[in-house]
Amino acid sequence: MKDISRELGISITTISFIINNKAEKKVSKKVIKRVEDYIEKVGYKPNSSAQSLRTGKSKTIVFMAEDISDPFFSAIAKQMEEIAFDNGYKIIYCSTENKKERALELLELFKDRQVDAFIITPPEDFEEDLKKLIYTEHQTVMVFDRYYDTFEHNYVVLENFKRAQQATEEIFRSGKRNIAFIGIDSQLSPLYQRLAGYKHAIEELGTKEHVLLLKFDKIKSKEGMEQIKKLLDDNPEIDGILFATNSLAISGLRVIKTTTLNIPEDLGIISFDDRDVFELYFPPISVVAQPVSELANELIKGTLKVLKSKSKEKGYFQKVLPPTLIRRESCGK
Amino acid sequence: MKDISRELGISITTISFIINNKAEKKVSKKVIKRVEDYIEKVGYKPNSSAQSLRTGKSKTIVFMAEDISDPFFSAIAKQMEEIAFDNGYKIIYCSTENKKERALELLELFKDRQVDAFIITPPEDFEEDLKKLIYTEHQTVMVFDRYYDTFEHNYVVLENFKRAQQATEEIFRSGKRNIAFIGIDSQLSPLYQRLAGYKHAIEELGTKEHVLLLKFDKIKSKEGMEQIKKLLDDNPEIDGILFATNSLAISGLRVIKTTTLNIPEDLGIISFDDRDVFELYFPPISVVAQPVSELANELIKGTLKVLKSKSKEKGYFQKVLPPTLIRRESCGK
DNA sequence: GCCTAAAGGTAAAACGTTTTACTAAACATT
DNA sequence: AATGTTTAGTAAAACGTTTTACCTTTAGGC
Repeated sequence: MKDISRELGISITTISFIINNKAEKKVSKKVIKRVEDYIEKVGYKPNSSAQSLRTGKSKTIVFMAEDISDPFFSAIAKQMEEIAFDNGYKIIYCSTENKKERALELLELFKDRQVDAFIITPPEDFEEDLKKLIYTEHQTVMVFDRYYDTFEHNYVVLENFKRAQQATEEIFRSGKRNIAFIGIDSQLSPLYQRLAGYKHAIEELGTKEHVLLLKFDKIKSKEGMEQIKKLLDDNPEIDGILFATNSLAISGLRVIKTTTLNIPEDLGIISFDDRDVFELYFPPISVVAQPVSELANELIKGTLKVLKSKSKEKGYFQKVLPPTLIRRESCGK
Repeated sequence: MKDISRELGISITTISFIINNKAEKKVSKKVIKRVEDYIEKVGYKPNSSAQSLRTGKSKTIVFMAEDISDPFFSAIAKQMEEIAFDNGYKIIYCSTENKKERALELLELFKDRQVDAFIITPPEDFEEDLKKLIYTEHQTVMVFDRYYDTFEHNYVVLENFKRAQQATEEIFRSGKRNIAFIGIDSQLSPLYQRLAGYKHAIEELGTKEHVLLLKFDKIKSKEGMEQIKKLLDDNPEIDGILFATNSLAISGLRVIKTTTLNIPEDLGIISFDDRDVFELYFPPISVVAQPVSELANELIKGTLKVLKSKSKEKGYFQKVLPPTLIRRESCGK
C-alpha cells in the first residue's frame, strides 16, 4: 500500500478506503478508478496478517468434526469449503475422535488464532465446555449434529427420532417381528434419539426389543464385532436389525458375512447414513440417508449469517433437517 | 505482553525472548521462571496475527487435494493434520476437482495469506504453473501423487508402473487372457504410469490389449457407465479388468451388476485403492492398496523438514512408496 | 462578499509481536 | 586503575493494515 501511495501520490488512507469499499461519498470516482486500475495492474493483495491484527478478525472458520476421514464428514467439509471460500473465508478442519480431551486440546490450540467461528461436533460430555466457549469466551459457535436442551445455541441437526421410528416400522412391515437395534453407548443427541425412536416404534408395534450399544471406540474393532456376533448367536429369533450409524452397519455386515444368515430372508436390515458400499452390496442395503448437501449448506450459511449479524444479536440459528428413507432390497422389496 | 511487562516490571523484549526460547545466555533463570509462571497462571497466548505480520510466517500449510471428500484424500488429510498440529502447524484443505482454473483460483486466494507451504495434487496441465509457483514465487511446495521429470521438485508418489504390471499379471495367472484396462484420459503421472504398466505386462504376456480411458469428469456419470457397458458389450471376449482408480471400479461394479457376468468366473477384477466396499462386496474385490499411513507421514514430515532446512537448501525431498496387492476373491483364489 | 456545508482527502495512532542495536553493571585480567 | 568481557536487560523500529479525527477546497445560498 505504501508503494501504491508513493507511486500514485495518494494517501494510504484513501487507498485503504477504496479497497474496503468505504470510498463512497468520500473519494472521487476518478481517484477510485485510478487506484483500482493500478491495483489490478500490479496484482496487489492486502496482507491478511496485518488485517487480522488490526481488525481482530481472521476470516477463518474452524470445523471440528468427529472424524474428518469419515465419508459423511468429509463430504460435508468439502461442500462447506466452497461456499466459505466464495465468501472470503477459509476453513480449518480437525477431528476430535469423539474424545473430550482432544477437543479441549484443539480448542486451546486455536485460542491464539483469531478464529471467527467454530462449527463443532462436540464429543461426549462436552456440554459445560461448550457453554463456556459460547457464554464466557463469547465465541461464535455452530453446533452440528447434536443439540442440548439445557441452554440456547446455534445448531443444525437431523430429525432422528422420527426417522428411527419409521425405519423400525419399515422393517416390521416386511414381516419381521424381532427387530434389534445396534447403536452406540452415548449421550449425544442423535444417538439416543435414534434409540428412542426405535424403542417408541417397538412399543407401539407391541414386539420385543433387543438393544446392543457398543462403546464409541469399539465400533470398528474385533471386540465390537464379537459383541454383534454374540447378540445374533444368543438371540436366534432376531430377524431384523436397525443400525444407528454407517460404521456400525459395516461392522455388522462383516459379521453377517461370517454366518449363514441371508439378507433379507433371514435378516431385514436398515442402516443410517448412505454410502457407496450399501448401494453396491448384495443385496443393496436400505438406508436412512442424511441430506448432506442441505446440511453443509445450512451449516455454513448459518454460520456466515450469525457472523454478519453479530452485533444485533437476532437470536439463534436452529435448523432441523429431515433425512430420507431409501428403500433398497435389504428388508423386503 | 504489555500487561505482563507492566505487571512484572520486566521489558516486553525480555518476555518475548523467553517465549521464543531465546533467553539462554540472555536472561537470568530467576526472571525466566517468574515470567513463565506468570504466563502459565494467566494463560497468555501470543497473538498469531501479530507474529505472522512480524515474521512473515503463518504456521499454516495448505493441502490442495484433488477432492477432499474422496476417502483416499480425506484419510491422508486426517493423518497429516495430527502430525502438523503437534508441530504447531495448521492445515487448510481445499479441492481442485482436478480443474486447472480452480487450482489457480485457490492459489490466488492464498497469495495474501502468509502460507508457509503447499502440499498439492496438481490438476491436469499444471506443469508451468507449478514451476512458476516453485521457482519464481519461491514457495515451499510438496507435490503429492504425481511428479514431473522436466524439473526438480519435492514429491511423494507411488510406484505405479510396477504395480499395474503385477496386477495385470495376477489377473493373467488366474487364467484370463483378455484383460482390459479401464483408466482415465490423463497426462498425470500415476494415471499414465498405470496404463503403461498394464501395456507393458500385456506385451510381455503376448495377449491382446483393451483400453478404455474415461474423461476425468465422466467417471461417476451415466455417460461413463455407458462407455464401460459398451466396452463389455462390444468385446464379449473380455474376461478380466484392471481399474485404475477406486471410483472407476465402483462405476464398473455398478455396470457389471446390470449384466449377467459373474465375478470372478466370467470376469476377473482388480482395482487400485482399497475401500470398505471392495472388502464387503460379493465377491470381495482384490486391490492394489495405497499405503495411506506412510504416504501421509512422508508428506507432512517431508514438508516440515523442507520448511526447517529452508535456508540451507539441501536438495529435494523425493519419495516413492510401494503399494501392496491385496488378494481377495475377485480374480481367482 | 460572506458563511456554511459538503466533498475530497490525509496524518497519525493503533493492533501485538520480533529483533536490532544498544546500555549498565559486574566481574576478570593485566 | 584501566581495560576488556560477560551477563542481564531494554528502547525503539518495524511488519502492513484500519480508523479516527482532522484539514482544505469548492460550491451554493443569501
